[in-house]
Amino acid sequence: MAAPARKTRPQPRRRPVQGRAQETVDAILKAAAQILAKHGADAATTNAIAARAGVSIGSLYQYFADREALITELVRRHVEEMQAVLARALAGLGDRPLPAAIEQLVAAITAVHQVAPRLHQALHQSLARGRLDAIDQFEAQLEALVAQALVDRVELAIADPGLTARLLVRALGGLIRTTLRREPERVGDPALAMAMTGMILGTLERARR
Amino acid sequence: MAAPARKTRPQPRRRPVQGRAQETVDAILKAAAQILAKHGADAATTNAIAARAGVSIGSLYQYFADREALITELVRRHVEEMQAVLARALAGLGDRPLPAAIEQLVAAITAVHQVAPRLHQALHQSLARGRLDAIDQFEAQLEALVAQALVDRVELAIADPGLTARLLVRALGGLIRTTLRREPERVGDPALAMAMTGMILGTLERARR
Amino acid sequence: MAAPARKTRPQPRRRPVQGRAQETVDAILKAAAQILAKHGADAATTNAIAARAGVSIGSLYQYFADREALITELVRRHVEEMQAVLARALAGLGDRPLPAAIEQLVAAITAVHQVAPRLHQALHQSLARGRLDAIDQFEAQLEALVAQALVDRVELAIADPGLTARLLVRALGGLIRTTLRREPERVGDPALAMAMTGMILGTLERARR
Amino acid sequence: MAAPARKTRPQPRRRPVQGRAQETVDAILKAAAQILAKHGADAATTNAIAARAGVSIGSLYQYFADREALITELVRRHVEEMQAVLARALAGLGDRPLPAAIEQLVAAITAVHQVAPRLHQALHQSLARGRLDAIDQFEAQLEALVAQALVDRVELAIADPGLTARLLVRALGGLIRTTLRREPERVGDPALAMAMTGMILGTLERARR
DNA sequence: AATGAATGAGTTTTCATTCAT
DNA sequence: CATGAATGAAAACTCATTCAT
Repeated sequence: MAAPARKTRPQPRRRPVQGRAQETVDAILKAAAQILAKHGADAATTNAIAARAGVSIGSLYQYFADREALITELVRRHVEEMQAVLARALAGLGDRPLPAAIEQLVAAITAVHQVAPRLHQALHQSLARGRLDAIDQFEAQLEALVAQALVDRVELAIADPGLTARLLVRALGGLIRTTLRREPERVGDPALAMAMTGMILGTLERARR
Repeated sequence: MAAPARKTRPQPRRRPVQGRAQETVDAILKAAAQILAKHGADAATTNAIAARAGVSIGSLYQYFADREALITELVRRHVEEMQAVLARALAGLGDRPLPAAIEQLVAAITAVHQVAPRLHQALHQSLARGRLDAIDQFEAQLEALVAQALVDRVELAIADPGLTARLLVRALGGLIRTTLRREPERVGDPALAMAMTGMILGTLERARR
Repeated sequence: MAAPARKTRPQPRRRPVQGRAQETVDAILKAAAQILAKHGADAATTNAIAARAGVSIGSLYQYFADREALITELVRRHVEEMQAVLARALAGLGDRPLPAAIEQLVAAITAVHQVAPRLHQALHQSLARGRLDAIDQFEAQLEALVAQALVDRVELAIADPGLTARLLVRALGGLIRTTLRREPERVGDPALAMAMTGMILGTLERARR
Repeated sequence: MAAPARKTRPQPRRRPVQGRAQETVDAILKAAAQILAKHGADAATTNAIAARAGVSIGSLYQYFADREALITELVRRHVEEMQAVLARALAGLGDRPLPAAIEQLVAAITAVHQVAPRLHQALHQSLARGRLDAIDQFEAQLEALVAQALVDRVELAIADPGLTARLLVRALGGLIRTTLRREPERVGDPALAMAMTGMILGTLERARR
């Protein structure tokens, strides 16, 4: 109780404030993601987010300039996670025989869209046109990646790898998104995966130069 | 200008009572569509809609119980228009040789998604989950229609016409939507249409029983 | 079709328009009374009244300067009716022996409050302070009437007939209004009437000079 | 005043967090009561209440879910106050000789109705049928209380204490309310109080079994 | 830094009233 | 005169954001 040198912070315990701040930021973003996924964009008010995160509304604004910034960061992390999943799911793709590689590709695209489907949906809804940038950029990367893979597989003799890659990525992405919305239980269905594989193979055949 | 002239009704005021009202309703819906398409869902406040329609806010509520009802009617008309476009674009599909039929299908799906792409996008965004019903039902109809066409073409010998139809419709739809969002100028591109045709042909080949 | 002297109203056909106008006014007031009684003051919008009366809102404003005027007229008629009921119910009061006269008074006050209890209630609620004038004036008349009756019955030897009349009229009125609100089914109860008679008799005894 | 002073909390800020909020709530309710009493129910809009309370409309909604909740709380406090006044005014009633007890009862009922007569009136007006519950319940309690007092005074030999109590409470209540509305200055008049006492005594005599 | 009370512009919606036909 | 479409002021309520403590 002598209270000598109160709180002098002798040694800055490894990111003492840093650590707490990080926790707070994480809690806020997690709360935002949960509300968005569970109750939709309209329910994700800043006050609701702060409440669910267990912090005061003031603290929320300590870490995010405004609501917009919060959502942007949420998107950023979501994309980051999708990228991580993608990287893992595509590892070793180039080394596999074609049929196996395509199966892997289908699995990868499916996996990417399942990272947080409800949240993904809500973000699409909540994001005004022009703010989908981050997600769109991710898809563009994916398209480039697939295009490169097509180029690398010389034996495929794809006439226009860029076009074909766009075609495939967008078609499969839209297919999965629509299915997630209308028949979410079907997304894992092996029959669907097989059909997708067939679609890719058929498309590649028709895309030869 | 003496008394006798009275009662002659020089020009029979067209739709004297209903007319004005109908014009007002149309103006409101048109304004709503424009704002949604141009500025997004958040900008489509009832006040903004009334202002752009050139009517008072009171008039808006004379014809629509609430904002929700207005959007619902907008969706209804949009779907109606898509259906009309689709019917026209698919006329005579069954009588054509396969390649021509597929070209027509691609053109039809493209046309449907181009009815009012910005509005379509905005409606998707504006509609809370579960209220996309009308649009989803339309897509379901389209899937059923394509499935039937696959059955009718006995020579195609499609193993699972339902699955294949879903696959094709959702994939093409997603492809077009994504392209509309990211590269709207490409949607009419013949190269894209050809690639889509190839995708369909390849997919059908791989879907034989 | 000659249109000579348009609308000179040659002989003012016995209130030709008058008659129809009167019907319209009656319909409007009846509609207002019904809505007020059945759905309360908030539901009695001018548009709702016009609709229920089967006339256009424009016509309503043809006959009433504003909503206020309509309600005022409604109150006037209501009071008029209460006065008619009262006059009938009090006929011959002075000629009866005291006990019978008091029973008649009780019956009269009860009858007056039952003219249109729901409407009465709604009017009380709907009328801002200061606009209860008409009803208050009616009660004042009733008090004066009872005071005179007390004076006429010399044998009662009431010390302050004015005070006693006020006391009785207000007490009985309040009693009936409260009972109407809380136990409407009891208002006709003979036991209650007897108790009220007892109250009056006891009060008169105690009010002797 | 150097740094060490920190944490000494010179004056323990009274109710540091709750305090401000409580003051705001009180100010809002006080403003509502004033407007209701002075200008009537229609004038008591949420905006007007907030303005008079000197707080923003947002603050009002921070503490009350909606206008309804605010009015409900106002009624609750008003009834609470009436109950407190009543309890004080009736203390020791049972121990007094009859005449004194009746004088006390008259005084008590008068006092209760004078707690905030204008507000009381306005609340009656503002509350839609069926929402007077709280006030009606209070009156019912009062009736029960008086009925019990009549039972306790065996010498009175009241035939139907319940009926007589209802009769008295409602009659006196109505009398006072009407007088408050039409001749507010008379409510304290000793002559009126004496007349009321006479009315009670007379009524009790006539109510013997 | 954290807190949460306070803010107020902006949104939806209602309803008395007007006025062109 | 009747009609009903149109008006717009005003009410209830929300929510992103600020700021004193």
